[in-house]
Amino acid sequence: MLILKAAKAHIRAENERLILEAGERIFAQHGFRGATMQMIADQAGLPKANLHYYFDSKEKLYRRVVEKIFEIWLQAASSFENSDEPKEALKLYIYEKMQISRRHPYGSKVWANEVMQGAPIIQDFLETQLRSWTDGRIESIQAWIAAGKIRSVEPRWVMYMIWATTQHYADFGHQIETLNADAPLSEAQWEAASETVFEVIWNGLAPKQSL
Amino acid sequence: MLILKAAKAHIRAENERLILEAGERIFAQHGFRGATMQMIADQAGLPKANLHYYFDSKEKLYRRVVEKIFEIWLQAASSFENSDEPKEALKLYIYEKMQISRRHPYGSKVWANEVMQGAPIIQDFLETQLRSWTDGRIESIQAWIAAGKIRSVEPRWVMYMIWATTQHYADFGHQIETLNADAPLSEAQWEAASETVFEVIWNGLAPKQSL
DNA sequence: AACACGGTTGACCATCTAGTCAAGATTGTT
DNA sequence: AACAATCTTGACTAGATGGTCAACCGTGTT
Repeated sequence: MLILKAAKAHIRAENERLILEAGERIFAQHGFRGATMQMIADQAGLPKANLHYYFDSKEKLYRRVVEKIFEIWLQAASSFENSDEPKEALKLYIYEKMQISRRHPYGSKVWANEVMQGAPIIQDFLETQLRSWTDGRIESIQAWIAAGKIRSVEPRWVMYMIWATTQHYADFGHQIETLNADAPLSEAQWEAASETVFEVIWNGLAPKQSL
Repeated sequence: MLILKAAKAHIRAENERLILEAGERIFAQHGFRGATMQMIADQAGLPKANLHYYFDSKEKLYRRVVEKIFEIWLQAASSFENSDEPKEALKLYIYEKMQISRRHPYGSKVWANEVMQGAPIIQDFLETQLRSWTDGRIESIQAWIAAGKIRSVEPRWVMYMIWATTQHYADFGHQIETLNADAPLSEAQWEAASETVFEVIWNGLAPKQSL
């Protein structure tokens, strides 16, 4: 009966969630090759053979992890569109991305790893979704420039600055903690860092007279 | 005879250079675990057993690669000290770091990889050399603030912005190329990107009246 | 020419790991 | 209770990989 499949769907959903979560963490800490199915199984609290029951192969599990991360990445995009005023839009987007770095540090690292290695698994995503999303954002920035709301700059370099500065707090979190006397950033420090990133970029982009 | 050792020293020097260079490239493209000694041997054009003749183990080779990269990283530091004027000092440092991203993309990726995984191999470097170097730079920035030459900002967040934005061009080079119609950045684009990074950060930091 | 010493290398081994499988346990339905 | 579909899991296999080793090569010195 197909009813059975539906009846047990929650078991599948729960276990897939456990495995994806464990995979995100382990892939982030060890890279694709460095991570072993056994490590992920232990992290998830399941026997290794169970992982292969839910995901055909290590590579397919990895791909699912990366896809999930990419979705979160794109969701932050909406912040960009929630306002016509660049100051407000940039502030929302930067704070949103800082929040992602704080809440999903493992995901950000997996993404960074994948891209650094030439995106062997998700190159198609870069060429389709990321490219079209980026083109949209570039148009927004160009519109701001045309309207004299920000200085005349190449939008691409600005996008990269925002990605770089915000994701740095996830990807290089260990270095930042080491330089913070081995302590995680406090609530106040996260707030201050977000504020500084936004302030510097905004002041860097704002037209001279508007200061 | 010890004379022999000296006579053949150039062979050792040359082969170690070949292996370190190959290692940098392969470790960057595949991560520590993903890289195999066979890949590095092929890249260097030497038999695998030869690698073990010059470097005891994969881990020791890796450590040497990372140490070499850290030195280049620190060398860029001197740019920071070549001027008392923040505008000049920052410009030199940012351009220097962009140059490193362009000329040593593999090195930057190995470093990023190592830090993302919690610096298992070079944690001692972070806690000694990087920490003391950073403290020095923070003092410089604080002096500029005290002299009213830049706005009042937490120096750490500024350092991280510079590291993040410049290293992004190496670590995420593949993504940048994909978004550049799959073409490497041209000479002019590198110049424009460096200029934009500097301009935005400088305008972001400059005191209001100095604009 | 004989040598000594560093350098070179193919073959080998112990270990690790992704993936398989078949037997058994659970669970919802009738 | 009997069933069928799904889920669970220990034991196993094939292949990859870091590292070893013993025989061999090249070159400068005597």
